[in-house]
Amino acid sequence: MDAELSVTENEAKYLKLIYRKQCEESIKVKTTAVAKFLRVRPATVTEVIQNLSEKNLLRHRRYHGVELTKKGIAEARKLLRTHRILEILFTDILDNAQRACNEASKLDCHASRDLINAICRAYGHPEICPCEKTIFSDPKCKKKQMGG
Amino acid sequence: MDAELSVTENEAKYLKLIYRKQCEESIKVKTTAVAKFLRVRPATVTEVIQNLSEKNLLRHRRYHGVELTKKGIAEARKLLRTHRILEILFTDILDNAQRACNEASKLDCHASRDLINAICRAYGHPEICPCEKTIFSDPKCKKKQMGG
DNA sequence: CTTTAAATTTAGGGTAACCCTAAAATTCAC
DNA sequence: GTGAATTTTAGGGTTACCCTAAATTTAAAG
Repeated sequence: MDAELSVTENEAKYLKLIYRKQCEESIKVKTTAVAKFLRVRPATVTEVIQNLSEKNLLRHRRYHGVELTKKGIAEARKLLRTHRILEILFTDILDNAQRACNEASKLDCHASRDLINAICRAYGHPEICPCEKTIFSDPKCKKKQMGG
Repeated sequence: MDAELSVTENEAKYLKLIYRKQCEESIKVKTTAVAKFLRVRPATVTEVIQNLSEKNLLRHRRYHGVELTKKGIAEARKLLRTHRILEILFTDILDNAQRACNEASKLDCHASRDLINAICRAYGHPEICPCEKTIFSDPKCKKKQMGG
């Protein structure tokens, strides 16, 4: 089921934001907060949230906020893994973590899994990004086993 | 005038294709050819072409094909510069020029000029990409001057 | 030069993803 | 419980895509 799952650039923004709040800061995600952060109207947030909900990426309890599903968490982690791997690459090139983060944001929902895994390998499977956040691992990105 | 000029991902595809035909292969660009290449209907091509024409990126002589304007050529070169610089970076990482090209295609209209110039610098201002195509220069991407 | 086939454009539709305001519904805090 | 704040619905609007069918124009063949 569930064919390919395509998330738009905008939806990716929502997922990353919600993940960071919900999973990394344990803050309950409210419509108005998202609206302020993304500089849109609350009604717009509700609408996008409903789309994400139809894609089973999150559950929406009317008037009470949202919670990512397993699938939503997986998708958000995929995006954040991509984001953070790109941050490493770009920090190397730009020599400026903040700019690297900005660039990564623009590209993180367009980079393929294979590319990200290749970069990951090239940098020795790093576990944290320049901002000290965890880089989630990808089972398809084989680490070289330690000898023994 | 002409504010910021934003080209969608799809429009970028058209520009790159038209540029390569017109400027690199000297082939007159016809609606049906573009339609076949991009796997859409001719009517769709006409429509997109009309949009690009309104943005002054090309001239459209009804029933006779299109020709990029100066502005269109500049935009296409910007996109192809980006594409080819990314190819260099990704060939380095993926060790496979074909895949590098595919990945570059996905990202080339999202990467910022600053990032591209930083990569360009990191690779010593290369003049050709892995497929031997010219990498257009960007005046803002200063080459180190040869001594003397 | 005319006819007909091929290429192209117009006309008319359709979808999806964005965005908004205003009004209704619900919750929260006093 | 009631009023203020939050959130959702209802109703609209745009833009970028895509399509088919019919009209137009060009080009090729006789």
